Amino acid sequence: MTHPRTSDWLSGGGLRPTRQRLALAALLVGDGQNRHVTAEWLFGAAAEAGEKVSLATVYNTLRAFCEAGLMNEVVVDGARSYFDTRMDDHPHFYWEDSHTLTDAPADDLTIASLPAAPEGMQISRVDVVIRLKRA
Amino acid sequence: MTHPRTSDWLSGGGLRPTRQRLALAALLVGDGQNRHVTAEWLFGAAAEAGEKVSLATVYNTLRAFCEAGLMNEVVVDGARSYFDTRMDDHPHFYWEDSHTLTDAPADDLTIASLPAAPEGMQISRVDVVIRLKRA
DNA sequence: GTATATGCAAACCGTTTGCATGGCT
DNA sequence: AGCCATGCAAACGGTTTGCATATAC
Repeated sequence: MTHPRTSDWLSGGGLRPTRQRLALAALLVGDGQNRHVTAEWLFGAAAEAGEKVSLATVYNTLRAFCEAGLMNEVVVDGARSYFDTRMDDHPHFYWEDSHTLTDAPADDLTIASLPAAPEGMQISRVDVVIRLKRA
Repeated sequence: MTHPRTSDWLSGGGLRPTRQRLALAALLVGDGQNRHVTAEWLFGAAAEAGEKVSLATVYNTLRAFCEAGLMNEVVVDGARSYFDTRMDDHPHFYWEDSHTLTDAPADDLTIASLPAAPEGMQISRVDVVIRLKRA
């Protein structure tokens, strides 16, 4: 359950390996796959796995993971927040009908030129969200 | 104040030209400039202009304008919604420190290739948000 | 022992909605 | 007349916070 990867991942962010954090981290990166989760989803997944974690802790933990540089928040829907375990800059598919976020193949996106940052500013990130609807 | 453009813009969306809508439309497109506003900002601007419009009406009106195809909602910040008077697909700068949204020069963005929509789906929109932080 | 994490419930804040009133065509 | 827009205040939903307890180091 608690794959070695999990505790390494946590300590990589300088975070204490508490029971709750280990459980959530296992659900997020335990199998080495990238995931895009909402707080609500992770809370449900933890409950389903028999782990007792409060919703507030899920929120606090997701925020801690982001601040520790272990995850990124992706904003695609005003109603809820999505958290992505993949850290490099890459495009996303947003499935409007199911409110789901997935990775888009980064190799298929080529940005030949990009507007320069205005004077005194620098680019912190470039979000590319490809919104999908039923054909 | 109520530039001719304003009522044309409204009727173009098949919307009745009420006092409140005319006032809000004038603040949005009265001078022919593109604008990126939050509901809160527009509410404040209306009040400052001496127009009496309730906050609920500002929300309802912005949503009506979007559904009528006169504006677009842009999601860049989970906390609030931004509404853009410019309708073509174009990139945005998001100023993280001031929570401000502006247009980025569309000519400077060249997307040479884009991931194809998955089977059974079609691309509804491609959002490109260039997040800026202080240099 | 000390600093930090957790849990609960209550607060929070932007947004939406129900319903009665008023305005447009 | 009839339909639609407006305003108010109350409801809403996701997220955050205060504080007491529990845990990691």
